[in-house]
Amino acid sequence: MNLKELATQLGLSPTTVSRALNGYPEVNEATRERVMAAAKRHSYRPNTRAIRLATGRALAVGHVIPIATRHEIVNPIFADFIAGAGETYSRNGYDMLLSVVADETEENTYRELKLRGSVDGVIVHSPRMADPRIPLLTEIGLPFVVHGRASGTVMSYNWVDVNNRRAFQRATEFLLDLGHVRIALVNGLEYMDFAIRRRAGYTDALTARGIAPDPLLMTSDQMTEVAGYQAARQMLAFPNPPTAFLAASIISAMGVRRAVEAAGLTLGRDVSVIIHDDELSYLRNGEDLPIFTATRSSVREAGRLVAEMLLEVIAQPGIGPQERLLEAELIIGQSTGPAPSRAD
Amino acid sequence: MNLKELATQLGLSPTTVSRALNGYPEVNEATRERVMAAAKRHSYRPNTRAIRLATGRALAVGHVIPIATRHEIVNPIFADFIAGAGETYSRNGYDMLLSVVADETEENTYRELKLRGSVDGVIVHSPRMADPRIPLLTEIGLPFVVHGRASGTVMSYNWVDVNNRRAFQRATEFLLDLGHVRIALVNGLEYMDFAIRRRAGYTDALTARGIAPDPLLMTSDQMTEVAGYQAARQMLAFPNPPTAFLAASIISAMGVRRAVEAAGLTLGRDVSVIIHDDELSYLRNGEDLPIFTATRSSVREAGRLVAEMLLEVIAQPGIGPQERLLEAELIIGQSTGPAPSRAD
DNA sequence: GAATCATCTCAAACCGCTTTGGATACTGCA
DNA sequence: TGCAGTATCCAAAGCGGTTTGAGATGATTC
Repeated sequence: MNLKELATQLGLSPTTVSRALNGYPEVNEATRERVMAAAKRHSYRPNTRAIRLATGRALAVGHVIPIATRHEIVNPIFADFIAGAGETYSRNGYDMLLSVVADETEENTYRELKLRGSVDGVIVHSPRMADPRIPLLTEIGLPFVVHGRASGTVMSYNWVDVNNRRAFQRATEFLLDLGHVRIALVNGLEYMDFAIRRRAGYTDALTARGIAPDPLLMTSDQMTEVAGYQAARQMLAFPNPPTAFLAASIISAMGVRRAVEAAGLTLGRDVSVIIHDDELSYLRNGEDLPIFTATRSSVREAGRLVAEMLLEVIAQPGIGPQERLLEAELIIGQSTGPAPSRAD
Repeated sequence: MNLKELATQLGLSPTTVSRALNGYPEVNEATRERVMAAAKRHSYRPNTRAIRLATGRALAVGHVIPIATRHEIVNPIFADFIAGAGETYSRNGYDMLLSVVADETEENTYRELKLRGSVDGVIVHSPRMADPRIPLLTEIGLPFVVHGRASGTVMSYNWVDVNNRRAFQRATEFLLDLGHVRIALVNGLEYMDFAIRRRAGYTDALTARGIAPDPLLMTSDQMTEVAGYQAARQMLAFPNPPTAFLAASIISAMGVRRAVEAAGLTLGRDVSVIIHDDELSYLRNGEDLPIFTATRSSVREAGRLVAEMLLEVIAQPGIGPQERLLEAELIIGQSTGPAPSRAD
């Protein structure tokens, strides 16, 4: 059942039917109701492909998911982020297009999306320092919103980010207040912008208290359980091991915990751990009482916000760069306690 | 730059240019090369929207992701599955459309997808027992492949599944061989088909050895860390606690491990754990030496296979139901050992 | 040299909708 | 009564491709 058939059935022109269904004013109320009823009766739905061609809009937004060809890892926050964004799209009649591509072809993918007109805009995930995607997308004129920011980018662009620097600064201060001095950072890969900012917050807090950051206590790797384990195991084997860890994610932290327990130590007593908690739905940080003390910020909510911003930008191409900085909460859980008195 | 412009530039008709680009035989080789060169020079890409309308194909497949409105959880295997499927789509010029919808509107979503012609086919995730989506999709004539199976469905349909029953049967036998008698099952939600099959494998193995399955040792819940923890904690507090656990996923197992360690027990010595390992990229089961003994089957690979099957089914509407059963490997890790001698 | 046949190319219809630019009928007002 | 103004509807031209059916050209056959 298409527009033309419906129109014939009703003895109307396609024009009128189209206008009736789309709420244009130049159609008699009685006629509109008649059309609406008929459309409902035949469960008519306008063909998306035709609408897209006729209006020149894709009614879709793209998420390009680069997969590093070497270490094929999918970002664990991805599912929840997508869920948040997806809700927004559904609510607004937009489709979500996912492109999974080898990371070296990512830029090309954006070009293709633009040339073929498959999407009205895109979300940029996991920005790196001076991320080349930002100038690229600006140049080719494909609307975009970055989830995160890209240090070292001069031009302005749309972004939604968590105040990672502040979060890790507060977390470090919290540990310092508990008497910890040897505080380790199990960071994400430090070509990722958020990881850079987190480290800055961490070192800032330390130096503000007159503590020189110890390079041996800073690691940077994938945010996996195994990487977290390895980093913590190494550091705990030092003659002067850390008494506290700052972990980039709950996943790394599970590895840290494994290492702590493997070393015969007890979490929250011998070793304190603070994580950044993205509130992953399948890895909740405990029920009522948080397992880990954490800086918390929902990645799903971020997904919603990013998507909303993109739809705004698409709807009003004129508006200037949109920016939104989210603050993380610091919540106290069972994984932190006063620094153990040193037995030296 | 569109077809017509390109044709004008070349002094050819749109017909010829279209045919030249699409490899039709009725065009002179010299002409074809001229066209190809010009297309490349102007970096011409046919407009996807126009192709879709003209051909009547969506060149897209849909993944409908239902979000339970009560417990808003995103399936953790989702990211990796999608990554696998996405690779296949990219390679074949198909788009992947993700619809995130409240689970009570899921069926409606399929109807919409069909009516609006947004996709050529869909993937059905997380089938439940006698899943209503299967008859629905069959009825409305939208090609689909199920990732998993749906017990209690009589009609035939396309599916790719892991032999969950066999996997859990083998895992249980392995524990029995180690002398374990009190073996607990920390299962996924048992309206999910895979969970039903896993339980069947588990009880089969037990009864084959003359052990009556103990309902107190079987739990069924979301596959989250917290749920795994709670289940294990409860069971370990029994007067006659289990000496081994079968966990539905590595995530549940992290919770089990937390409970084991909180109880002052040691994994692999006091308590054995076998997991089903989906090989999630961000939660690898150890590096070379597996952390957990596991039945292993890559969900990412499953994503690839499911996607390939769907594209086949779309390309050849006539072919009968496709079925593919994957066997899981049983790999030995550090989390299992002989049953501790009972001190009763 | 005419008829036949490939080979190559094109004009035009079509996919299903939106949207522009009227056309028609009716209303109100002088 | 005449005329501008409004309300309602429609024909037709897109959107940018694909595809059908036919024409033009040159080579081949008799």
